[in-house]
Amino acid sequence: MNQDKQTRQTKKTTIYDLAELAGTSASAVSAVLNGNWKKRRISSQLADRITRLAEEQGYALNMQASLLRREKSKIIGMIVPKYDNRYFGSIVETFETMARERGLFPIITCTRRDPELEIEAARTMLSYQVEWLVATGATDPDRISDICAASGVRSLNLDLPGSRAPSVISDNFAGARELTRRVLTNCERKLGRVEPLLFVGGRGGDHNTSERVRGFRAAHAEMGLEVSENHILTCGYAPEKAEIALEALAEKEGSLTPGMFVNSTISLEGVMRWIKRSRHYDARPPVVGCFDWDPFVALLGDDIEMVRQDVPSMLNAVFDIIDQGTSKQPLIEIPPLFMGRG
Amino acid sequence: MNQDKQTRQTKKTTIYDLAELAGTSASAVSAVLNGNWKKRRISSQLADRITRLAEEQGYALNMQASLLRREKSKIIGMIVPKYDNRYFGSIVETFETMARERGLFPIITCTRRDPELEIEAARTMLSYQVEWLVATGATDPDRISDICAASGVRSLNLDLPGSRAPSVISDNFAGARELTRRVLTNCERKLGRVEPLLFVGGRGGDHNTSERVRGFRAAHAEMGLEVSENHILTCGYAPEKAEIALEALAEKEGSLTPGMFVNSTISLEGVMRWIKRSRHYDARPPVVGCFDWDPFVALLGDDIEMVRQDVPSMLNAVFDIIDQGTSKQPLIEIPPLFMGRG
DNA sequence: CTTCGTTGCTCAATCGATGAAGCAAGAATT
DNA sequence: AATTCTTGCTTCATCGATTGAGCAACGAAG
Repeated sequence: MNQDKQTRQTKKTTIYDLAELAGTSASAVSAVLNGNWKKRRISSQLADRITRLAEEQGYALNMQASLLRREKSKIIGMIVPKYDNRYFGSIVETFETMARERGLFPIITCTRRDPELEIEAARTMLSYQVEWLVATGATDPDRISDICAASGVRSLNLDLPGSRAPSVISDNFAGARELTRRVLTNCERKLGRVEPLLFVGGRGGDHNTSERVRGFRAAHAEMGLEVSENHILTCGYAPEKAEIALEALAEKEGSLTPGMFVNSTISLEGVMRWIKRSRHYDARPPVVGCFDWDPFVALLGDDIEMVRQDVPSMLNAVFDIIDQGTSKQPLIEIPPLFMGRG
Repeated sequence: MNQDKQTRQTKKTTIYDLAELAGTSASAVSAVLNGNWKKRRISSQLADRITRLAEEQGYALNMQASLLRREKSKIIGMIVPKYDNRYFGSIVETFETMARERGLFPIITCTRRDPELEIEAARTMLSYQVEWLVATGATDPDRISDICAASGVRSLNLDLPGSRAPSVISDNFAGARELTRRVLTNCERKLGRVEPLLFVGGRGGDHNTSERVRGFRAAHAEMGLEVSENHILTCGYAPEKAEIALEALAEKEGSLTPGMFVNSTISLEGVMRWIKRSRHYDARPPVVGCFDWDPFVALLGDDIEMVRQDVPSMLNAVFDIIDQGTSKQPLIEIPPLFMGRG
C-alpha cells in the first residue's frame, strides 16, 4: 500500500495512508491538516510528525471528499460572454482576486454569448455546489436566476440586469448622454458646427443598448438636434456586423454623418476597419465616441472619446452584496469614468 | 423532508429524496439519471417517472459526491498569467471550447505573473482532482510539473517551455527572425536605408524572450548589421517598464533608432505612449514590429508589422498530447502567423 | 413439477474527510 | 482512597452517488 510511494505513486495519498505511516488515526490526521488540532487536543509532537509526513508524501487534500462532508463549498461561479476585450478581461481578473481575498474559490466559464451554453454552464456550476453565481452579460439572466433559485443558490447579474436577482451595471444612460455631449462638442470644435451622430453597435433588445440609445437621444435633444431612426444601427456586437451596417447605410444615403457613437470596442473594431477600407472619411476623419475603453484605441487618434466602465467599483458592489448576503436595492448603477482625450 | 420542496427549499434534492418520492431505491434513481438504466435493467416506465420527478424537483447532481466515487474527475486545469491581451484571451477561450468538446470540465485561474500564486493555484487545482494541468506562461514551469508529478497528475507547459513536462510554444526564433527581416525591409523602403533596430520588452531570463533576441540578432547578422548591447531592452512586460527604458535610453544616447522590435502588445502599449508623449518621433514615425497581435494595433498606422501566435494550432497540439496521454517530443514549436500590413 | 433464464429491481460497501461522542490513562482534588 | 478533571487520542456515522452482488417473481423448458 505504501510501496507505490517508493516507486513514484499511482494512487494519491489519503489521510488514511498518513495515519498508517504515523501510527495514528485518520481523524487525528484530518484535525492536524486542517488546522484545528488545538481544539481537538492533539499533542504538538503528533501534529509535527503528521505535518512532516504529509509534506514528505506530497499529500494533497481531496476537495471532493472534503466538500461533500462540509456544509459550505466556498466556491463561487461566474459566467462571462467573451475574453476578447479589456472590459470582460478586467472583470474576470478583479473577480478572481476579490474572491480569493475572501477565501472563496472562483470558477469562471466563458459562454461565447451562446444562450444554450449559458444555461448548461449554470447547471454545471450548480453541480459543483457553487454558493453564488454571477451572471455577467447574460442573454437571459432571469432564466439563470430561476435555475439557481430552484437549487437554493443565490445569484447576481453583472453588466446586464435581470429582474429576479440583484444587478450591478454601469449607469448607461448618464454615461451615454455625457459621451454624446462630448462627441458633439468635439464635432463643433473640429468642424465648426454640430451635426447629429450615428449610433453603431449593440443589440436593440438589450437593456444596456437601449439605455445608451436613450442617453444618446437625450444629449441630442438638449442641443436641439434631431436623431433619425435610420441612424441608430443596433446591429449586434460582432465587428463584421458593424461593417455591414455601415456599408448598407453608406450605400443608401450616399454620405455619412461626420461623427459617431460606437457601442463597444468590439464594434469599434469593425467601424475602424470599414472606415479604413471604404475611404469614406479620407478627407476628414470622423469624430468618434466609444462606450468602452481600450489602451490602443486611446492611441488611435486624438478624436476618439471613450467611457471606461468602472470595473473595480462594480465588483466592489458585487462583493458587498455577497458579503452581506443580500442587497437592499435590486439595481445598482455605477457611473462610468471619462478618459478624456490625450 | 419533502415539504421544504413545497415551501421553496432550503436543502438540495438528492437521489434519496427522489427515490422516496418515486417509491424506489436511490440506486435505481442513480442508474436512471446517469443514463445507464438499460444496462441495469430498469424498466422504461420507472425511468420515465424518475426523470420527470427529477425535472419537477429541479434536481442537480452533486458533483462532489459523484467525483468522490468515480475514478476519473474529467476536470482539466489551466493557469494563465493575465487576461489583458488578445493572446491569452484567445488561449483561454479556445481551451474551454476544446475541453468541453471532449467532455472535460475546464477550470482556469489567473495568477497575475505572481510565482507564489502560481504554486498555490497549482496545489488548489490538485485538490480539485484535475486530471491534467496546463501551465500557461508560468514563471517556474518545472516547479509546477514537480508538484503535479508528486500527485500523479500529468502536466503540460504552454507558451513558455519547461524541462519536466511536454511544452507547446511558438517558434520564437523563426518568428522573431522573420519579423525582424520584415521590419528591416520596411525600414529600407521608408527611409531609403537599413539601420539596426531596438529590441523592447520581455524578461531577459525567459525562454521566449531569449529566443526572440536570438532571432532578432540572426536577422541583423544576415544583413551585415551590428546590434548594440544597449539596444536590447528586455525590461519586463509591463507598459510602464517599456516607457522608463525608452526614456532612459533616449536620455543616454540623445537620438533613437528609426525602427524597433517590440516583444508584446503589452510592451507596445508603453512604447506607443512614450512615443506620443516624448515627441521623439514626431518628424518621422518609427518603423515598428510587434511580436503579438491586436486588432487595434493593426489600425494604428501602416508601419506596424505583427506576428500572430497561432493559438488554434497550439491548442490542437496541447489536446493531441492530452488525447494520446503522452507526447513523443518534449518540445513542440508552432510557427506563428504573419499578418502583413493593411 | 422441478430447473433454468430473464426481468426488474434492492442492498450494502465504497470513495476521503470531518467531527461529535466516547474512552483510557494520568493528574488533581476532596 | 475515591472522585473528578484534563489530556490525548480513537471510533464511527455521515455527506451523496456509484456499482457489484444478490434476490424475488415470473415465464419457459425439460
